[in-house]
Amino acid sequence: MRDASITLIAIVGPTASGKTALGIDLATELGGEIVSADSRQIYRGMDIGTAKATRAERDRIPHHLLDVVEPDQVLTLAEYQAAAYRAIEDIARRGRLPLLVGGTGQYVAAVLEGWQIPEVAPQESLRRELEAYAAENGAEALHGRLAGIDPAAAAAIDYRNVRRVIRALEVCLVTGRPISELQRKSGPPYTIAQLGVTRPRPELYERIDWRVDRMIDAGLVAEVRGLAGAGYAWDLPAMTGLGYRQIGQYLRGEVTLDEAIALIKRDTRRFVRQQYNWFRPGDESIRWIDPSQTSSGDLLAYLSERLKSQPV
RNA sequence: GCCGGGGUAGCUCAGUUGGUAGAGCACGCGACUGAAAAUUGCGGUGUCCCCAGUUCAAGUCUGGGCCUCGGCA
Repeated sequence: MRDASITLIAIVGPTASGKTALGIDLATELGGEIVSADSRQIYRGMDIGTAKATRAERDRIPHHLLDVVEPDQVLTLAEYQAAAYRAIEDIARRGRLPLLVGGTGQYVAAVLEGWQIPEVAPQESLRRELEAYAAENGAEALHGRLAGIDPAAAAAIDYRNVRRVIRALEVCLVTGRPISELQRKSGPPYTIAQLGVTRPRPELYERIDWRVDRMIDAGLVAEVRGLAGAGYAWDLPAMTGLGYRQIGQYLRGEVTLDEAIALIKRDTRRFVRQQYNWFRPGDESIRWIDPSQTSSGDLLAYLSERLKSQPV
């Protein structure tokens, strides 16, 4: 899998910063194709709320890992990672430049850092069992069980974060080995140039507000109503995404439409702050750019310098 | 104009018998290896409207002023 002869450009950053547009621009200039790193754009039929690239954009530039599962299916991190590696290597093999573009920090990190993910598929019945144990005996008791098996993992996970405690226990119980020993990073698998798209926080917040209003104009309510009408449950991962969750609250009569819109804007701002935990302004391996202040010419010059050992 | 309520964090507000202030939300910061737009942890950011007075000490008491909301004219 490790192949330094493959060049990968990664475009990361918070939502609504302009990653999609930059990715398409660079792909056009450099003969590239996009590999999406977005945990919500994987779902078919969820287009408006996820700000997916438009049909026209996708006709011009091939996009991979969009629309790969139905909204009631789950695509796990390990499955995403494997699919992303396949897509990247396929693009490179055809002599095109792969661009990894997206705001899901965990996906990006798994691909760029070469995470070795313990090969334990979700065990639904075990998860339910452990959830019930936590509900009955408390989160601390569940965490205590993990501490007995894998003290290092227990030390790294807050006892109140039941979901992560359960996953750690799941891996330990299924493999008989501590998860903390199984989690490794093999390092960057390719030659990578990472671009971070950012903007001043107030400007980003304004763009979010504007974009949410445009989503409403574009028919987000109808999109969500259609998904619910097709039988997709509100507690599916797909239906708890930004926009879908809050419009769901509106459709169930829990809030007004105006309230739902305000909630989407608020929650999207929160999400942006969370994304900056993955994509750090101080990260030396990321070349940060503000699209309103950097020309694509500057960027292309930087990239050819950065990747000059490789034909770009 | 008169009567009454109210001016405390970005917002809505709490604040005991006077001891330089605290909740929710917003906001800021962190964790993250098969649910990640998930889940989860931490943080109070302040001319307490202004001026003067009483007091060792005033968000709190007194006087004046300003602003605001409601009622009556």
